Amino acid sequence: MRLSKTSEYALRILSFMAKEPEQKYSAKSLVETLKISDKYLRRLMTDLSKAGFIKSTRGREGGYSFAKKINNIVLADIIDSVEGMDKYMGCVLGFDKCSDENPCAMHSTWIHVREKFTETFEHKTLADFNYSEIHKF
Amino acid sequence: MRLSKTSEYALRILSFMAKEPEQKYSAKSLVETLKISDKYLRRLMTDLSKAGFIKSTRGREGGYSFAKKINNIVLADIIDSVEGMDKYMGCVLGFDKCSDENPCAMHSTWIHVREKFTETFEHKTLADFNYSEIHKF
DNA sequence: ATTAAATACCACTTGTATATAGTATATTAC
DNA sequence: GTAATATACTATATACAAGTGGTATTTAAT
Repeated sequence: MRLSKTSEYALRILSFMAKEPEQKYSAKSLVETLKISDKYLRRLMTDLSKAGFIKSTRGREGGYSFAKKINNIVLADIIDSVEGMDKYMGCVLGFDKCSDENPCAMHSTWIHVREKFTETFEHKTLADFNYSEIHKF
Repeated sequence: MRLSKTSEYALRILSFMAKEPEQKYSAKSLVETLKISDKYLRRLMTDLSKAGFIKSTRGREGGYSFAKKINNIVLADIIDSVEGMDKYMGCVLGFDKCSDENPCAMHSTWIHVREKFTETFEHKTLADFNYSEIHKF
């Protein structure tokens, strides 16, 4: 029940931006606010841009803003864009060929847990959250 | 939705042993069957012994066997013994101080997913699985 | 007692995700 | 043109999980 730092960061960035979805954010300001290292954040921003969630404006007064409506940005797609959801879809015992047809001992138990996760992440969009709270580090 | 290799291995070992819970298993045989590296498995066996799930018999004809009934061995306790369940209990956005009282934007969504996991792992024991299937690597 | 089979322990190496540094270049406001 | 902001690329450093090596110790068959 843990995402990688990479996915954590991607969600942290976009959920922060979603609080004021029309605004433009410089990489610098995001780095300072979200406590993510500069270069790493910039790399993620490139991934998120390529995936079409945000667009970048170069030059003075440049920055990042959403390229599409936040109610069309699904969490699973965010994770896919930075590292891939399949990373989180494996067998709980680590078996290569574990499936409904060829299950490991814990398969039927595990898929319920995993499905709760995938279902949530495939249905929730950035518009489904409560951004009134202040994030504290 | 992924456990570390360490937890994966611990569950893989004990679920394999649970298929024939009265038997004694040598480290060697477990290594060969379960495709876990020798030294790593032995280290995990030590952890699992210290936690009281299994007992070891040294010397010729030695090996490992369960130290308690498998219906008293809870999955969450297994993970605790090798690395700690708290590793899987963090905030989805990686915030240090995220709680019901001081939640991040995704908190209320995430705890449902996380609770499905913890509930399952805190209630299921090694006796709750179907060991008829053959594990394939 | 000897020997073989096993576990236990300490230190070290490897691998991978994460993080940083540096350089070059493009774009835009002023 | 200058400054501020962005992308792109390459190389390297760090941290931690995973895996290995070597030796000590325990036990039981013989």
